Amino acid sequence: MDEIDVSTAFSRAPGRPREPQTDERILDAALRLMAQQGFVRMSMDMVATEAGVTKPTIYRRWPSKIELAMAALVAYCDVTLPTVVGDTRTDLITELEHFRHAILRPNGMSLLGTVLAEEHETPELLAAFRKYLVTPRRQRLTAILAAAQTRGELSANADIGLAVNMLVGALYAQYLAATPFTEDWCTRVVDAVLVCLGHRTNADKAG
Amino acid sequence: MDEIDVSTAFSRAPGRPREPQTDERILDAALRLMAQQGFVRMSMDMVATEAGVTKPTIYRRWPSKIELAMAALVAYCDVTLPTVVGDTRTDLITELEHFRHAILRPNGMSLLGTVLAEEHETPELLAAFRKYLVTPRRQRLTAILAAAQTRGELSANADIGLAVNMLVGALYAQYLAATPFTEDWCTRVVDAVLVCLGHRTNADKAG
Amino acid sequence: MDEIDVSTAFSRAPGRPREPQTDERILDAALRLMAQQGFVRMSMDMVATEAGVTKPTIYRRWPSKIELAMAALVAYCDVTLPTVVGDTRTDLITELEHFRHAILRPNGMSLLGTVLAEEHETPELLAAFRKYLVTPRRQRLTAILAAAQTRGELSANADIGLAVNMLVGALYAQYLAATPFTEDWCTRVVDAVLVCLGHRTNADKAG
Amino acid sequence: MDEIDVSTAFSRAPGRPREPQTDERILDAALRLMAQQGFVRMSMDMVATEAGVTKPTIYRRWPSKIELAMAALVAYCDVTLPTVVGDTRTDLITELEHFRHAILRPNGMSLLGTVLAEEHETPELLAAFRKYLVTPRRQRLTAILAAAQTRGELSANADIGLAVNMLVGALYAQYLAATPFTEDWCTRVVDAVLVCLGHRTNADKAG
DNA sequence: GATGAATGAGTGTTCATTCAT
DNA sequence: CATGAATGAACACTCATTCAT
Repeated sequence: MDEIDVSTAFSRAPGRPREPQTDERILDAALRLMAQQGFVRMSMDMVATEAGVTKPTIYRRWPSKIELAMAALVAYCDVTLPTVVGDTRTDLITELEHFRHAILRPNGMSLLGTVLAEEHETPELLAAFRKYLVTPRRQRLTAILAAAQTRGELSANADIGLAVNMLVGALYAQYLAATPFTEDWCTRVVDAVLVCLGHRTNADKAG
Repeated sequence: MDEIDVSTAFSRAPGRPREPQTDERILDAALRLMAQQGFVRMSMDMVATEAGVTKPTIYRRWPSKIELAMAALVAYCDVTLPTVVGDTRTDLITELEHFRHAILRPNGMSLLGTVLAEEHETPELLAAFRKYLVTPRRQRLTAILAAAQTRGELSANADIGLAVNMLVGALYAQYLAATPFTEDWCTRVVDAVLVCLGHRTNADKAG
Repeated sequence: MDEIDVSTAFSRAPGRPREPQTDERILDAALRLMAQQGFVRMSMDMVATEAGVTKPTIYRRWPSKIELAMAALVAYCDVTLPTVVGDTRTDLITELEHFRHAILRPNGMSLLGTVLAEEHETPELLAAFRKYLVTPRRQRLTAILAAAQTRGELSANADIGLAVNMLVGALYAQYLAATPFTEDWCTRVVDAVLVCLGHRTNADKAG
Repeated sequence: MDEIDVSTAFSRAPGRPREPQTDERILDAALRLMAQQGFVRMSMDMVATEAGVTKPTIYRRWPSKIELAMAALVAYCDVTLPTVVGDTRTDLITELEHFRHAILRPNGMSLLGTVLAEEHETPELLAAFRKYLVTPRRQRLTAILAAAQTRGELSANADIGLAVNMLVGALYAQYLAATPFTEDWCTRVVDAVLVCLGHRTNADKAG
């Protein structure tokens, strides 16, 4: 580059620029600690130590522990999504498999637990969790099923909202029961739910 | 026994008797605080204050905070159970309704959250929750469905474990979605799951 | 015994008699704990547990922790004494050997430390220690040396008080230096001190 | 170095500087409390109050009560030493006088008592006391006597270790006996010990 | 903008002692 | 007389947050 980049030379913030990657390191540490030990046990000291910064460095970015936890949670929710191929059963299985991995990744359920446990003391956490994780996932599942219904694959009066509950909820219940997940677990859940919905492919109808 | 039980009629426990109802007041306070604020935030000071006793009075009964929390949790799990009448659909609805009330009672989900959040730091809590609440409920649901299968109401290859997951899990999912429960919610879940299981009553078969 | 022992039948204290040996068990436990952990760390709960009694049982005998500690200390000081044979050197060695065993018995120096450490908070302990242990021992040593001086074995102007200090103190110093005691340690101390005192036996003088 | 040391001349330690004199005030308070009341009774709250700081200010400097006590003890041991002039008797008297003042300074013996009392529960204290106070003093006394022996002032087979024990120990014994120290106390101890060692000055030999 | 220092309120737990039976 | 229950104050240590440089 021979020329000075005018756009950055004149528009950058005054004073010492923030260390890049520091935000990310802090959020990573906060999320890891919150998932492992819960929101209350996650101490700013430990976050600072694990992130390799000092506490005021954190407080300069987020004004309180709650804000930090929120930011970490939102970053956690921002995951790459599975792609939809158009086949109802396949897409449901893919989506559920993706969800299963999210839940079973280390401390995934502990994080959900923390969020639920803080419902009264720190309701923002559950609100963010719902907004950025629960609702989007449900919307994707709902969209897959609604498209199938539009295509005539499902009975017209099928209760899609209930189907989403059963798909997602079966995972929570299985985890709470502490019984291990088999390889074909997601497939079986999807197939069972599709039965409820009166599913038949266009091939079925043609046959 | 023709004679009066001397040990109870004439003797008396040695030492100063315990203040009556103290145990219950402590456990109530502990459970309330744990459900509202989580295990970590539940402080022995607050439990003592809310129960109207001093801390050593608590420590005389339970040797540590964890033991107290465990006792409160077990007491919470020890609820009166619905009676089974023998009709599959009715019994499932009754059971699920009972579960819904347990979950929706104040802070029921927060308590579950606390238990999940403490999975790494205080695993005893989740273990007790599973032993005294989750597993018994699943066993009752399983028993209802297994009886129905024996009577030929369900298809022989119906996956009862999966059905239980869907019944119970739908509730968790609905709660997490933050959508309100309608009056007929349980009925619709049960009916949907019974479809999956190929349910038909003997009346159906006779007809 | 065919006859009732009148002397005890009529003179014994009213009410339930105290369990014999209980006092001793309590004092033993108290002394052991005080020597091992110090006066402050010796808790009435631990004393009660180790003695197999309850705390009010202790408080009925001694009105406070300090009184109990005093009683235990006095009982500790009441040991069987070495017999004096009349030979100055032999008696000094025997006495010093006896002292050495007392100091080196488990926690002997720790007990002395506790007593010194409590000089400001619980001065009774040091006072009792001096009265029942230090002073008697010094008096025995002084008596041995005074007798020798009377017999003309020591120079007339020998400083007996200083000699006692050197005899006893050498042991403290050796302990503090953390150097091990040899077999002939006491002998060498006594011989050295006797040199200071200009000691010569009558046999010496006769020769 | 011809140049000014830039690091000290122009740079400054990063972060908020420590309140000056805080370390000293904390150590003073800790030592005073430990000497007066013993290690167990010395509470961090009291140290903080007496030093005019808050508890975390203490914990920022020393990670635990034990570490603080150790630091206070080491600071206590770090005293200015008497200078050696080369005359055996004079140097011994000076050294012993110095020791006597250390022991008799307020609570000096109580501090020694605490250190001994904690031998089992907190052995670091006695170890530090030995390392920084007992051993150095003994080494100085030993050096004085060894030099005298080299010069031929003492008999060749004089037991210097024992002599050190008697010099130092006489002080402990005198204190325990609770008899007051006279003005010429140290002189008399030294003279007595020198007799044991067969001391004669070169002047003696020349005469 | 980043640092290390400081704070006040809290944590779970134990203490010597007293009470009621 | 001995028991088990109760108390209020203290214990070492940690917290989220703010300050001074």
